[in-house]
Amino acid sequence: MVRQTPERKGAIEFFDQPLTDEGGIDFEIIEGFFFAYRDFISDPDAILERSGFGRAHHRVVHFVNREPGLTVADLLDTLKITKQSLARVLKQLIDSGYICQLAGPEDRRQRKLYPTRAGRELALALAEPQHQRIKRAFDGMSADDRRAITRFLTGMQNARDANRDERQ
Amino acid sequence: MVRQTPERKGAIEFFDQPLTDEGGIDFEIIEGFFFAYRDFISDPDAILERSGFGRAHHRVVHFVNREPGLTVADLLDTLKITKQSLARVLKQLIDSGYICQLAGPEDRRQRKLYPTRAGRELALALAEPQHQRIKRAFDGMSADDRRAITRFLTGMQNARDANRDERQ
DNA sequence: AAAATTATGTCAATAACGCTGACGTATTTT
DNA sequence: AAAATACGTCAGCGTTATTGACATAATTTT
Repeated sequence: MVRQTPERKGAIEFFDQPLTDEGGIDFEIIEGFFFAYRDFISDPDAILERSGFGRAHHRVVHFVNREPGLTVADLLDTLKITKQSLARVLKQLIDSGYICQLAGPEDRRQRKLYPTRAGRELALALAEPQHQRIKRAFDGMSADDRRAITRFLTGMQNARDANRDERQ
Repeated sequence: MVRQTPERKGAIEFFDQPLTDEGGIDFEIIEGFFFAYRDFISDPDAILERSGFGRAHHRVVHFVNREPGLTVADLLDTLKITKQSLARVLKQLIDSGYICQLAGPEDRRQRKLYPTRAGRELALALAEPQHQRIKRAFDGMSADDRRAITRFLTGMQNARDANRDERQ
């Protein structure tokens, strides 16, 4: 570990040397991840803005399309937000005709969520620029490289709940 | 492209089939990126909460440590936020003694930003769990795989401004 | 030297998105 | 019949971002 003596100017002690690899920390990856995610999310943001929606709507539309028939509880579990946070966003999507609710056939307390045609089209439109970006990033990469990236993205996540697909 | 006939129930038209790879879109990567980033950011979030700070403070502390002496304008450019958004966060960090400002030696209108000792320590503490997470994700990967990931993260970003390091 | 531009700071209003707590209602389980 | 569950909703709050407008100091241009 390199010891960096801080500068002094009057009474203030400060550091003028860049933090690079203190303790073997890979700041390049940390920053790369930040910038990559920010830019990744900016494309759909621009589309959403035109509909008066935000990121929260994006996530809901996405997961309802990915798993039609999921319940409100499922969605809360996936997004890790509170019921009240979801409520407003979900209501807007239902009122705007992107998502519809149906009472669960077995348990009628449940509200099963499905995309309408508009909802499916929106999900596709939002995914399209992200797909292009991924394609560009993958360009010229081997199958091994691509597998490594999938593995990396999985490895960066918290251990997913084992009983995620155990519900009914 | 597989055509999926939507279901009908009364007057409502909806889709009950999962959106999988419509148009070759890789939803696995899209979701993987979402979950990975969310979990990646959650570790420092927990630390920040104890100091009464948020993600905005994290970003500022990080970049000031990475490039001591950057100006307010540089920071705005890096973070892509507005001056007003930065102002409050920066003020809190200065008032709390994590960052100090010095007038630019050549251009005295500039406020050059430096981390104090506390600021450097905070940046390291915040990076530590992220470092551990990256290490875990990299575990058992070849040097080639790791390079692919760096390349991927770079490829996912918008083209950076060519004259980013041209300013004195 | 005067005027224009630049770097920064600040005030005020607004919005998106998350939170907590509390309560109501329909439905299912015990 | 009572308890638990799934969901909806009301009310209030905090953080982070936004825009617009204006002020100040320092530098550059004319």
